Amino acid sequence: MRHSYKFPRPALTVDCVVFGFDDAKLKILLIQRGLEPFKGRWALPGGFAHIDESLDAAARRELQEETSLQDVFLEQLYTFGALDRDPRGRVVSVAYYALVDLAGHPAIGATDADAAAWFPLPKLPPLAFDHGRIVAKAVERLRAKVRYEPLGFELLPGKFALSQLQTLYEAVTQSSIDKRNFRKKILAMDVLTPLNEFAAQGAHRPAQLFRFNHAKYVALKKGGFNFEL
Amino acid sequence: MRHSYKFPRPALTVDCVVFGFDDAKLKILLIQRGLEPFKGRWALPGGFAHIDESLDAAARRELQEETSLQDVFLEQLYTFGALDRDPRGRVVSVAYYALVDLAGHPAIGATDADAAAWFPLPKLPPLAFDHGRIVAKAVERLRAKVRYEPLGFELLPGKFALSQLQTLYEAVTQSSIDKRNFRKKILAMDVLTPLNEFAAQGAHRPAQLFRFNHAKYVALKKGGFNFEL
DNA sequence: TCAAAAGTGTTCTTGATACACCCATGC
DNA sequence: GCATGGGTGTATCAAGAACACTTTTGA
Repeated sequence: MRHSYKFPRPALTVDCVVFGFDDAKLKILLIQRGLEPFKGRWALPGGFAHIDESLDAAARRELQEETSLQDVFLEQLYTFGALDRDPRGRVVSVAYYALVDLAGHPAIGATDADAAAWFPLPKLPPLAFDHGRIVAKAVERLRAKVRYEPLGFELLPGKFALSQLQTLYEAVTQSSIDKRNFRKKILAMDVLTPLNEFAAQGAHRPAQLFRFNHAKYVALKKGGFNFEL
Repeated sequence: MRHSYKFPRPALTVDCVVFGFDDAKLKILLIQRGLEPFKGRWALPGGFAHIDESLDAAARRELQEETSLQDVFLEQLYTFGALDRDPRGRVVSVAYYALVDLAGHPAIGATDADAAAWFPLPKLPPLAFDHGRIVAKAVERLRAKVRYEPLGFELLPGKFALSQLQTLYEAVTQSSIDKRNFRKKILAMDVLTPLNEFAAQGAHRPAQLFRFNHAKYVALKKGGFNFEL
């Protein structure tokens, strides 16, 4: 440790890629910047980490402050430290990604003047800083991880139909899945609790609703089971 | 962005978990600290990030300075930002993990007074700071990633026998693999180039040597192929 | 000639894939 | 009664798992 603790330090920020799912589309929550640099541009919610809070706490605080989101799935993604990523000087950003039930948070207003809006993934506006890179990394992570961890449920309401789940997986992994095989596989895992409730939302047979049984998943996992789709 | 760029900042360090493989054992390279705090304790190579270098560059520089390692596989692991992880104050550490051919770097002396040594994974000494946590995370990542990315070859010499590769996989994933099935599968992937060289190292039949064909792997991957063991 | 690791195929089992029709509802 | 999405079973195919003996070398 040859370099002093007192040398000039990079600034530290946290940024959050918030994923939501709606209408067969994967979406991302962006806020419009009210200040320079990149004033008026869309950007990831985030900001400077305080010296007296952990990184996770900083991410949750910024999410709460800028998007009113609370108690969501949040996981560290990657830390971006290129020299020129912020025109104000040296700023290192610890990026997080969050998964939220978009139906439960339809139009989220920020507490300050900045606008917030959901954008479908393929149609993102130009982003501030290196946030485009961060989003790309988050999408890559989500695509990979959704296959072997039960993350998808975080993007759905607590009660959901199997077809919703399937549509979600098809959207995230950009594939199309056979309906019968999908249902067979997910039900065989035995982590979904069937409910005696049905969602009637159109001129067709109502779909049975299910709930993800988190406790059972944890128990199965302890016994060597691996979620995989 | 409501919090000033001028607020007190956490210090930023990088730490490296260096993996090596030798003698059927997975090992980690540690250095013994010459300074307080934790003077005399074993720790991960690392140190403060300079303001004028990227995080990756900082990790490579520290690795070079403290262990003389250069041109090794290096990838960002996770960023550790708990409030109390460093007794000197608020220090956030961006952790990396490196994979090196241990046979090519047997006894690595640090450039300064600190000692450096390889420790087999299950027998690590008590570590400074939260480095135990960092190692645990690195091991978890390596175990998972070695199954679907060709990382294992980074831990072996350029020319290796199939039995070495198998032993490596058995050590990393803590499983035992059937010899015939292993060879069938890895050879079927068609990413190993058989050499007309043989390693005679004992009173038994010499093993044919192979080389990992990185270019071919990249090409296959582009065509949708996925490495998996 | 013995010990020690290298090398080699086949069978069986399991999981993945492909595929088509009836059901319940609202309009 | 028709349009819409919900719900169901079987046959085929491919990949993974299990398994034992011969070969080459040095001591």
